[in-house]
Amino acid sequence: MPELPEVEVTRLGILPHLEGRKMSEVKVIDGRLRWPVPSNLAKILPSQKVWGIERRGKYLLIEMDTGYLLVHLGMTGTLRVLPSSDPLKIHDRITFEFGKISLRLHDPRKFGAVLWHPKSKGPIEQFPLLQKLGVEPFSPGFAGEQGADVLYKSSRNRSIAVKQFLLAGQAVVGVGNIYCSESLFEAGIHPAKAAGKLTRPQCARLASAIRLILKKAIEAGGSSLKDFVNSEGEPGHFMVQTKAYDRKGQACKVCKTPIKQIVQGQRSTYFCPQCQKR
DNA sequence: AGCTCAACCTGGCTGC
DNA sequence: TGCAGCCAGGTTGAGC
Repeated sequence: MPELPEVEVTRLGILPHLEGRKMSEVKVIDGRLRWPVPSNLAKILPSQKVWGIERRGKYLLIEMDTGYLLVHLGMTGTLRVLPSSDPLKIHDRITFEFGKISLRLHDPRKFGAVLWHPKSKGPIEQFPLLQKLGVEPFSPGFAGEQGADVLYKSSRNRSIAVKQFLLAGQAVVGVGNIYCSESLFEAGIHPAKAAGKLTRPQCARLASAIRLILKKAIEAGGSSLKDFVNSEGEPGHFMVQTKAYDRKGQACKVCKTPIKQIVQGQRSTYFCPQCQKR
């Protein structure tokens, strides 16, 4: 799925098409996503205007008149703006109509989510799923030494492997499986190292690596891995640049040692046993 | 509180 | 060609 860069590329791609536009209709084709799509959406959304689109972690927050539409792309979701005359495709799960254009969620595996938070229930930050999220990697709170602080302080006394610590998103959000391997490679840190054993300089290198890797991925237009397409339907180009992810057995681009693959928490991790130390 | 793991669902690829 | 088995970008919630 879309990790943070793909979600951000999607946000940037759809925002100019939707900002200020009034929704005319909602069609739920298959609402059995990670959680059921709220059944009242089709009733309450029409005639409401899009005021803006923000991102928190991997959630897109679409501000409407009376609330926020939360969209998560799960593993295989894509959001695209299309002419409303375009026929629906297999695995299109929900389509939001804005007159002549549509915003469509396409999600084969149905791990995505579309939820609703009415403004009457308070600010969007209070939505339960957003509560436990760590800091944004591009916020001032993760810039420079602050980022090192966040990683260092939140990892003290944690026995969990740093790979899984990052993936959990409770310290910093948006680092998914691909960019987690890439960030640890960039920082020269072994993925199995206990998070609590990270030194302060390692935390500084890791924070800086995360910012760099995510920034480069956004600039490259998001990953093209498997079925990601951006809002215009064009594949991104980040995948060709990975230094560790999906390179099992191939020569490390720095030292030529074969890249190793291990499984941590049911997910594949790729690393260079020579460049990445505990 | 922290850790591990099953579960959600579908499609694509590998190997027999 | 057919089919079983495995793997895939995320995240929650149950059980220790």
